[in-house]
Amino acid sequence: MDTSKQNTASKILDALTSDIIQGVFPPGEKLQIKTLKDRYKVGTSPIREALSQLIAKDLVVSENQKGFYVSNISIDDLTDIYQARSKIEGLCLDMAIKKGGDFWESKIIAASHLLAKYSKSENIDMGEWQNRHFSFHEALVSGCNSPRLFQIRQSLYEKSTRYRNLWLQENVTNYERLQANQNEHVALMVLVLERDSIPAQKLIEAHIMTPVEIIKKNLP
Amino acid sequence: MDTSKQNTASKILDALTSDIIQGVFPPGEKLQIKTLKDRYKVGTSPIREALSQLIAKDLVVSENQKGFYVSNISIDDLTDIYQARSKIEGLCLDMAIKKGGDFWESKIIAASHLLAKYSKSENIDMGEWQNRHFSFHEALVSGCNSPRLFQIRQSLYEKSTRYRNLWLQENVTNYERLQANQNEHVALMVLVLERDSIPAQKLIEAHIMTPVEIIKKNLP
DNA sequence: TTTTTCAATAATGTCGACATTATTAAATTA
DNA sequence: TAATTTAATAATGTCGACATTATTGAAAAA
Repeated sequence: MDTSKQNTASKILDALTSDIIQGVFPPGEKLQIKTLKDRYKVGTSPIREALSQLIAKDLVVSENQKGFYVSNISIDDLTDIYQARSKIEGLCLDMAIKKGGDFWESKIIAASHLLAKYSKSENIDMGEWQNRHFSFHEALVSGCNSPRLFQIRQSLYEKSTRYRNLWLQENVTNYERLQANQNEHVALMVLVLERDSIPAQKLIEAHIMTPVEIIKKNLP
Repeated sequence: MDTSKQNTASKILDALTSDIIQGVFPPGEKLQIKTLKDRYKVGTSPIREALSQLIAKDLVVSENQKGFYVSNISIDDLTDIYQARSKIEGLCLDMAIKKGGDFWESKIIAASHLLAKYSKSENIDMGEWQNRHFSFHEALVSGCNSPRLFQIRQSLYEKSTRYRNLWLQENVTNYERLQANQNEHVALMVLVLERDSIPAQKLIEAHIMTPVEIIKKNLP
């Protein structure tokens, strides 16, 4: 993306979103206008516009005359987000299995190969692994062909990232877990390619819920 | 809600949302900052903040240095929104059936009574009928107990309202259609109270998709 | 006449100043 | 000392001015 064509408010929105998701501004932290102006070297308007959009995205809350705060996190919210994500992902997958064509199948196989190869390699860079992991799951549901559901999926994923990152900073996934995870991915692909809708849906839902218990234990 | 505690931007957001949904600003229309300032008698900042939030809600689109426009509508978008809505509603209903308790059941029965009584009355005010209709459907899914899914449901409903209103302005629902509709509501309630999850889900999905074909014919 | 260039106009986007409201700290009272 | 009031300080929220960019329309060239 060419950021030079964006206006200031859009750039601030991207920067702030990233900073919140990455934990630069932790949950509950006050987002003081003056601080943000200094940090990003811009005026009041773009800051407030970006914050407005973050409110609509639930990453920021505000009360009149009392300023802006990073949305709080909680075990309830974590559970709710992941539950919603797993159901939506199941929905998308079901639709994809019913609508997907040859091209969709080939995308899954390609993405699966990239993920499997990297998961077996020696020095695994977490960033790169997450890219391939993300691409594989995206390929699975890419046949669903519903912009709105995809957008909902995307938005829930963004929200869950904040929880994931909070413990990823302290926990490096261990080898056994990675292999178990990888086995699920293969099983998932087989079910999907066989168009075995209901078991595939069940599996993806369980797959997405797996990290919840681990994250719960590591929440502040 | 006490609007006096809202700041200007929030008030403008509510007003603009309503004006867009009600068709005061039709799809595709340019939203000129100066025009909006004059209309709502406020300065630049609150207008832009409200527009920012509407962008996040997909009711407004913008391009850098080219201003703001009301989001366009299309048959594809209509179909997509209603399809997503029906799936989400099915999801919520399924969860409600699994989790809902006595209080939930009683809410459904109460709401159903209010809707049935009014549907049989002589002079039906569409606004009041829609209130009761809305409440009935809300009661059905109110047991699902997932804030995020509920919010998604709400947001999709808001988006579909624009399509609904576009043809409601010209089409008054006729008596036969209303009775057929009402039969579905009763059937739905029975299935739900018997906790017959799968048929209930199927029925609610079909029920929500019903208006799509009618709206399609009446789209500009 | 059609196309291109260029100036005039109008709109957007950003900023800093100012008014309003909340918060903090000091001073007064019980 | 503790509680309450009051003054000070600091932050938010709004506005209009200004710089930047797009659009329009007239003039010149093909």
